[in-house]
Amino acid sequence: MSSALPKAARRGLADEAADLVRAAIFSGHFPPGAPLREVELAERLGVSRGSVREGLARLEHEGLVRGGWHRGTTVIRVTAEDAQEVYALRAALDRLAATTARRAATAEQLSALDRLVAEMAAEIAEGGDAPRLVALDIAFHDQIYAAAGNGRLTSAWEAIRSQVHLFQLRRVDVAYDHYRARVVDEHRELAALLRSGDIRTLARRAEEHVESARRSLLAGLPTAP
Amino acid sequence: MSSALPKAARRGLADEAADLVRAAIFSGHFPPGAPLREVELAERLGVSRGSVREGLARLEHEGLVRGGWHRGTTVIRVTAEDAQEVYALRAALDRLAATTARRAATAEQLSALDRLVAEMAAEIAEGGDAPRLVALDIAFHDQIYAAAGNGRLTSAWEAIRSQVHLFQLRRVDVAYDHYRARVVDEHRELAALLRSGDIRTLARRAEEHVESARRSLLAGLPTAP
DNA sequence: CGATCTTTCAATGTCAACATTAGGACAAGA
DNA sequence: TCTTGTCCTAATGTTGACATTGAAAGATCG
Repeated sequence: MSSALPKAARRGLADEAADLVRAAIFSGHFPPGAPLREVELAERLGVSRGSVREGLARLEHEGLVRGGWHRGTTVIRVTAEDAQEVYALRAALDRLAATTARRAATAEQLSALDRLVAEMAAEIAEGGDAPRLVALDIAFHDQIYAAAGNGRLTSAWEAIRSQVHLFQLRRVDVAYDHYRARVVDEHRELAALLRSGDIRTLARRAEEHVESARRSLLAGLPTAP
Repeated sequence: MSSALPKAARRGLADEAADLVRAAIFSGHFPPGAPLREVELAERLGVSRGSVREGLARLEHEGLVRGGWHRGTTVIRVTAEDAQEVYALRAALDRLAATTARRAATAEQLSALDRLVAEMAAEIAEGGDAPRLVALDIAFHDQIYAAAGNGRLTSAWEAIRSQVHLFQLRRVDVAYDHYRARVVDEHRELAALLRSGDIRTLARRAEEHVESARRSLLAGLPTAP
């Protein structure tokens, strides 16, 4: 009912290529600053340059890569200024998403949030694989945006989602203990506020949640080139 | 004249095509729901289908058109729900842009805002061409986002900018008197608050400015198909 | 030896042809 | 008449070749 079951959306090669390259960036195969040559990717992925080009354009709109006229495409670098920009925007978007979802969320969607928190706790109990925890973190916020039900808001989130994902991966690299100690509690509180919390408190906590992530990343970033 | 002069960035045919099609949509040549066929546009603009395709992808990321797999591209329709989504997001973005610009704006950028307000007043005195007033309105907010200096925030604004432009054109169609009577005053107040206003007041007024636009459009929308 | 102009080339921008598909026209059956 | 299955066509998805360009290597001059 929320999102109908027939997710049989048939996609083109461009989306496929974008997914593959995005995964390669997250896995570290393409480090920050690495050039993404169209011909090379086309050969490696077994598709034409046109499709690769379209896929790269999509990644560019996600902010994961940057490109200029006749100057190629490269993976973005994670500078302190970039983090400031992304997290400032994310705070505003998360605030709106949370307050909107507070009114619009269905019982099923609220349960999905609880389920994700439980998965985080289970993951930590089993040792705590950092990339998987980050994936669950992102999925949690995806669910909030879905519950808000504002397509444009979701698009705005998707435009910085991959960057946030990349930044969070970097964050667990520089401050895993801090992250591991707070993930479950912070998200559990957000889930509770979304179910039956005061709107103003929810708005404030949603912003503070992002602020916490920003500080955690920035604390370990400027020292590392 | 709208933005800084260093606009010498050499662009490709895709951008050119996107600009042309966007202007055609604003002018009413392509009404809401109209299909945008690649071959037809390629012939009329004198470029290849590839460039048109890339340009249409850009317009899709601006939210001006919608497209599906093998289902072509069509101009969006202006429904009440669409307006709700766009204006809710715009309120959040404008709020962040205003509060950020309050600290970061230079004297030159603040003067540019005053200049735009003066142009609005002059335009009204000379009769008041609706499309030109809307263009100045949009340019005013462009300037605020530029003053904020957050690239990601500006990108998020650009993702709904064309939709807002389209909605505002529709708004002056259904409630021109209401618009004409308030544009100058509302923007003059925003400019003053950006120069020397309280942050909280500024945040509230920035949101209310959008809320005012939303109500004005919605009041005349549901009746028209 | 350093600076500036020229050349070169690898990579991107553009294009037109081929392959695939969604949606409608049409006809057979209940 | 309504449903269902088939076919057809117009439009999009995909591809490899050709044109253009930015930047670095090389040459020339002061």
